[in-house]
Amino acid sequence: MKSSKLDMPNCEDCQNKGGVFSCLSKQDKAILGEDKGNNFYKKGQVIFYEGNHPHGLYCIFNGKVKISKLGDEGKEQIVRISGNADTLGYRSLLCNEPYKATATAIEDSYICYLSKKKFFELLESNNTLCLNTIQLLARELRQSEQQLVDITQKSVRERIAEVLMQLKGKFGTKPDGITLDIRLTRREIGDMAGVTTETTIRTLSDLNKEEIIHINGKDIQILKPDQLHRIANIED
Amino acid sequence: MKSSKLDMPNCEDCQNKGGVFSCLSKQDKAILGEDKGNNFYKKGQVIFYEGNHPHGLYCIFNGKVKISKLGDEGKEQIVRISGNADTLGYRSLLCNEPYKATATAIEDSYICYLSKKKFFELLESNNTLCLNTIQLLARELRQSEQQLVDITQKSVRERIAEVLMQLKGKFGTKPDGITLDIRLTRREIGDMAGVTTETTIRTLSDLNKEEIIHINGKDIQILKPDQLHRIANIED
DNA sequence: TTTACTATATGATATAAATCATATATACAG
DNA sequence: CTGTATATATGATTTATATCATATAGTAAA
Repeated sequence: MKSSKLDMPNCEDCQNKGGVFSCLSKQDKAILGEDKGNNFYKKGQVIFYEGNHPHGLYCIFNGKVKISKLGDEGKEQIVRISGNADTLGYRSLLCNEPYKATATAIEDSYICYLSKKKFFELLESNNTLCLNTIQLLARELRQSEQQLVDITQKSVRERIAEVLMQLKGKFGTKPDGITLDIRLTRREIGDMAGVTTETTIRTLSDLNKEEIIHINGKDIQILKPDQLHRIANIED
Repeated sequence: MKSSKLDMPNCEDCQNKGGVFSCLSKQDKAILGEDKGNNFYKKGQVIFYEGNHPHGLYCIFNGKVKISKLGDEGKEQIVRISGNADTLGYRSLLCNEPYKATATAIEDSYICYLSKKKFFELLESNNTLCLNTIQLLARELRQSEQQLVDITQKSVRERIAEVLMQLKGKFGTKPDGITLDIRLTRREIGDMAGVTTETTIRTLSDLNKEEIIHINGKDIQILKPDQLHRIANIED
């Protein structure tokens, strides 16, 4: 399975708001995109593997990608799910270290590939980008540390509820306003919460019976967000 | 209990290697330290609380500090232990958000306080410092994400072993080469590994009986680092 | 010193969640 | 379309670790 080239989207017109690069001027975006590539990744396809050396930066044009780490027993922990405008692999790139996690497309995705050279040139010359990157990292670090506390101190039910709320926050809902705009397997939801597949299925099934959510195959509707929020025990 | 002023150490002569500021020139260090303060914190004293607003940056001149978050049941999770040359609270400062964790001195410490203004001025003008900060954040994020995988997938025994190896790596040993150069309570070790105090005591006691470590009150000697490393199951 | 508090220690019991087992439904490659 | 693999579902059992209980040893304060 090889990723195939596509009509190149222009960084200058990139619709993606909120990414690190949103602060760049049209000119800088043009520089950044000079020798970039854009590839199509089919659902399930791996973008990079844990252990690989990074040679550039990925930026999701359209799609969704899970970032996961493999434990020694082969169990997967999903560290984060990235969507439109999110960048992948910049931590390893910045540290000049091999990737410490694997990136896999969880739906058909178009992902741009920016040259390491251009990115560093821009980072060195553009202080706003630099400060933006710092803020992005600081925010992600905060989130990761919070997740650590959650996972050690919350019950499975709380964690699953929290994952659902996070997914709603990040990817929103379909036009109906209640169906999550992301389809994950039960295993993937469990891998996010650090829970086995069976327990995840049971927990979701419970929430379904309690009519807090409604499950229709891989589509999950959040019927009572307030109650789910309360179960998740989210403070901030 | 109030922290008391002290003879001001000079940033220019600061012995601390390896911190973010190690890249700065003598001149820049002078600028950074212009209106800084230096305070003494007694063991147990809190430097800042979760929820407080940051107005500057802390830099440990000498001592050790634990960074912890309080779960809703009052259980503490130690996110990190910082030592000489480490900076505290820059994540919140950079994001312009309240502190998301509490910093407490775990031994008598001298800690410098740098003005937010100077730090940002320098960050905006000095690109090396900027890139250094990015690298620091990227490395910490990596570590935090690894810790997340560890804590969900490793057994208590593995986690405790890992904490001991981490402490050895970060703080080293006393001149004898085996006694950890940091004294923590069993509770604190447990709070690092996400384990109850009782289970931590039992686990350390087991390792002691197996003669992998030797416990003498709060002093822990690593007798068989290789074996401990193997138990910790550390990959990278 | 005596008192009080906190940390360490260890046993007994409870329990949340993992594991094992098996069945059915769904998705997908040929 | 059809067979095969994968995902969902649910029950039974096990187990690691938390919780509860109580005792002793340090440590700090009066």
